[in-house]
Amino acid sequence: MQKRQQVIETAYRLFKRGGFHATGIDRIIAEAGVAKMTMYRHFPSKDELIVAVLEWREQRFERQLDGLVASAATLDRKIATILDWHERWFDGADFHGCLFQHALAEFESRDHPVHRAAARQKLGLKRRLRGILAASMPGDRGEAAATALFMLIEGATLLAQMGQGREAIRSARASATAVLAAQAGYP
Amino acid sequence: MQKRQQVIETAYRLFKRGGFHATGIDRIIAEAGVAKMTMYRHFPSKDELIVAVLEWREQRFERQLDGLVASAATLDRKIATILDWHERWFDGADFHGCLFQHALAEFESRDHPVHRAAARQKLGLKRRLRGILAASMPGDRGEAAATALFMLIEGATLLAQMGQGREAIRSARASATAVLAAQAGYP
DNA sequence: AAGAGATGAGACAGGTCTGTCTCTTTTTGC
DNA sequence: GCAAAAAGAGACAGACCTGTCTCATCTCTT
Repeated sequence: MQKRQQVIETAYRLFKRGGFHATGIDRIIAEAGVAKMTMYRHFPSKDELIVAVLEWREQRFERQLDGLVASAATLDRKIATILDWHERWFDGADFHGCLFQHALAEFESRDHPVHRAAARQKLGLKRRLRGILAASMPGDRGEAAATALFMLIEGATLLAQMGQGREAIRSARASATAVLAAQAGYP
Repeated sequence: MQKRQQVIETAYRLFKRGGFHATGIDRIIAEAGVAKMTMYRHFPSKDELIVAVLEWREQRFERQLDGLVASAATLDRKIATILDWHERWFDGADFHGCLFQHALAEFESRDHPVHRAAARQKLGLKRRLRGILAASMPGDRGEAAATALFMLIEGATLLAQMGQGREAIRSARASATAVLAAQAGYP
């Protein structure tokens, strides 16, 4: 059970830096310090290893996100905290963009297991944002606002990958405020 | 000069559906109906072919975008027209997400020629959005608003790739309006 | 018509990829 | 302590990859 996790974490690190197709099994097992057969006993194929990596990161992400959301009192604070988290992520030493975005890019076919695993994380984030807004914004307005927040976050992640993370987060903060104010409607 | 374009357009179609690494040279030349040496005479390496494909699409995109912007009178109409264009794109028969996003994902290293070509298109779009806003929003406000529009568009493209293009565009329209109103500032 | 350049067709090299197999060694559970 | 399970090590197969080379054929310009 320990070797399995070693493989997952090493694969994660290499996939993040080099992409999925460009990172070979031999490289993964070499850096994980594990025999090839050990890897193949845990993961029947490379695709299933990729899915396992994504699922591991998804769980980690959702745990962190839920913690952030629970620790903030108001809606505005929850949003601000989520954006803080992303800002720290962008500023991290080896930030290379979002692995789930990359998985969606490399595995185009919508019924491919890897594509599905990545889409599940993205739609999970969107659903969580929707949940945060549920109390103050029921119905279509909440849905539209959650979608907007999601798009801002994903777009910011893309900009961060091109070295404009600071500016992206700054704009996302202001835009989130504007969108929430507009959708909350002070009519 | 005709063969060269055949190769570029075939490669574009295959890269879009299958990704860059997963699409082999042999497949491209077979479907383009071109000999391998012909391809290699035009493009010294696969990477340079990819860059050529991206540059071709970039030019096409910018021509279309500039046309849209020029044809719309007001700022609001320009933005709406750009979102219309994206909506039609998302609804297209073989929409598979944004090739430039995919290139950024597959070629992670920031000094890789392919990465640079893709980043150039993305930052070009952002710069154009900035230009559209320049008249009515000078300074930091215009910059922040352009960044917000960019993030909404990129996020919408990602959502569209997961089958939620309609909802994404609907939210992007409302959010763009809200952001512009807020940044225009009614101080 | 004739020569120059572009193209076709495919073999080939050298490397890398995923996944399998065998056999030995180590670790673990009882 | 012993049996069972897990892991190590590496050879191997078969496919695919990019890129090169050769030589025949076509196309176009003059």
